Amino acid sequence: MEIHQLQYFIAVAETGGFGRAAKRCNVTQPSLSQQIIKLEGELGEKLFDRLGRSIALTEAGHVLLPKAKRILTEVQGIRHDVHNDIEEGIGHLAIGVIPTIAPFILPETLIRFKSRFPNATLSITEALTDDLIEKLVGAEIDMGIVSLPINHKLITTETLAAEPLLVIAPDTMDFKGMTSLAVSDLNGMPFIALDEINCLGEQVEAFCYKHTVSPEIVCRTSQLSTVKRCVESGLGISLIPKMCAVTEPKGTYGYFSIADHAPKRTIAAASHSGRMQSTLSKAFIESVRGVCAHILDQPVITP
Amino acid sequence: MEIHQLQYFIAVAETGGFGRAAKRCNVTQPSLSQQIIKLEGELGEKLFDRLGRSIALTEAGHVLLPKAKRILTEVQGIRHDVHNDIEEGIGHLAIGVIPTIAPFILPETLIRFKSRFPNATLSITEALTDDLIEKLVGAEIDMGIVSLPINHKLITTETLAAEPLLVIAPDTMDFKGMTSLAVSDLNGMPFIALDEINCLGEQVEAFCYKHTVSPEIVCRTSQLSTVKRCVESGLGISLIPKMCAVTEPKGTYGYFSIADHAPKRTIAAASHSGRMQSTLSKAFIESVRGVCAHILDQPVITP
DNA sequence: TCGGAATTATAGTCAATACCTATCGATTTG
DNA sequence: CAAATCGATAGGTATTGACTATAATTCCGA
Repeated sequence: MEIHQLQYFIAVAETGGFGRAAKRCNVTQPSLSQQIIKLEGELGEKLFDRLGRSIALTEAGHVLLPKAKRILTEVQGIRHDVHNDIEEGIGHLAIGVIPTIAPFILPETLIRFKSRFPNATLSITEALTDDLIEKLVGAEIDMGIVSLPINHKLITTETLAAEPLLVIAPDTMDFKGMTSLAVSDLNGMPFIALDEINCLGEQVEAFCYKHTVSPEIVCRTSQLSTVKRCVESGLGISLIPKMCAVTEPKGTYGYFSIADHAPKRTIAAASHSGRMQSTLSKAFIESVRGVCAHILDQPVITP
Repeated sequence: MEIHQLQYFIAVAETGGFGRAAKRCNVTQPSLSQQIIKLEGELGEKLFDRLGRSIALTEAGHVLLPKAKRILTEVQGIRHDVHNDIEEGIGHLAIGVIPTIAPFILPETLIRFKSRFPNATLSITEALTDDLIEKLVGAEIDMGIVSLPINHKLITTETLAAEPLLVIAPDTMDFKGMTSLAVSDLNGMPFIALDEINCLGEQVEAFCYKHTVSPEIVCRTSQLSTVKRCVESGLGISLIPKMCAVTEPKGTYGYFSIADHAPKRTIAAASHSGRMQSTLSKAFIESVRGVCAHILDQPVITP
């Protein structure tokens, strides 16, 4: 059974004749006749009683007609839907975000995205960079929000924001009253480090190594929020992304930028090079970009 | 767009590969590839991202998949539905009945038929024989319940019942106390005739002519119920079908059979020779047959 | 009752196309 | 790096949908 056969069948039923139906379908009458006969053969039932002048639907024809019409309507709709549904933002998007970004941008991003595409469904995975890359390659997720650099030949990235890393220090520390620091000020300071499985942990480590400062690592945790708590308790200082600094009220600690060699991380959207970016995907990226810009524009708490 | 293309598309989406899909569809991989490419071309969108090892649905593919599945499910269902719906009595039946039969058999017939085929829809036309034949030929109705003879080369008939015609006479007439009459007894009697546009009127006329009796026609009406009222009022006698005699309580009149040349009419189902009898049609005929048998089995009111 | 118009079915041919085999190129895996 | 896997491509074959011409049937008016 093929769609054009159903088309012919409907035409015959509606025009009441093979000849007229053939004209409507832009084929010759014998061609149409053959296809109807073929369809009848496949269904094992005659669809029309060929009376002399006109034709009449048989019982089987009566059963088939509404079903055939329904199918044809749906087929007709597909061509438009494939384009319109995309434009109308109907669809699904699976994204992944690394843990040192997710909590700070997701709430606002989701609000913006959902209000723009109320008919889209989202699934969000929070995972470490390597996991996200694997999922991207395996097409389990459509896009990842990560921190550069990403080195994988199948992954392409698009930069979304450059984010400064700030020193967070408890009020009890010597920095009180200063507004900015030099890299060298970190030397020998008690330092709360993020676990190196997080790319941020790695990046901080690299930054210190590069500028030959060696803070004294007094604690190593796996979450940024834990880092912050530790600093708050006076255990030591740390280096955290700005988005982590603007989301909480003033406490017993302050933030300092490093004047001479401002550290930063680059937030980017990562996707599979071989896959097309969907409309939703692109829109999500723009949402994230906007949210980042907004967050990074906020002032931070200073001592 | 053709159905086998949608089939291939679904197979690829579900198996996650062209080769596996081809195996499932019993075609070679290049054939399947070509059809997918063709479908993509027709829709103007790529449906899959061909990654090295596996494939991933594009946005358009995601939109298409559920729609394609739905269509295929419906197509699959058609083959069964065309047969099952018929067996399950889903469908429509348009019948026609002549006025001298309709009121007596329809109520009971409809009850029986509807209880047997609750999902069928019925449309009923009450019209004179000639009109019914015209509608049958034009396929406006599927079957007619008529009285024989029917002479039309395109119409075939199936006898359902032989029904006696009874003399109905008011109690004030001379027949009181008799149980059966002879044809000659009708001679010169005041007679209520049914209009000749009804086949029954014609048949009664023919009966009288054949047996050379000439009752005196005092009134000519177009409905059997009017005939009965007239008789009841004492205007004269008449000849009515038995089914008309068993449906009312005893009044001031009685029924008599004619012993020597019992008149009768033959009730039959008429249909277009070129059209197949539907299951519903056949079932309706049997319902009518049963109802006729039941009605004609009833005793009539005797004086 | 007899043509002429209209309608569907059949026969024969042709062209489009769906399919197949063989092979290539790319990618992953051992 | 070799073997395996997978999709795309090329070229040939066969199916089949479509066309022309014609037959067979029915319907309608003279």
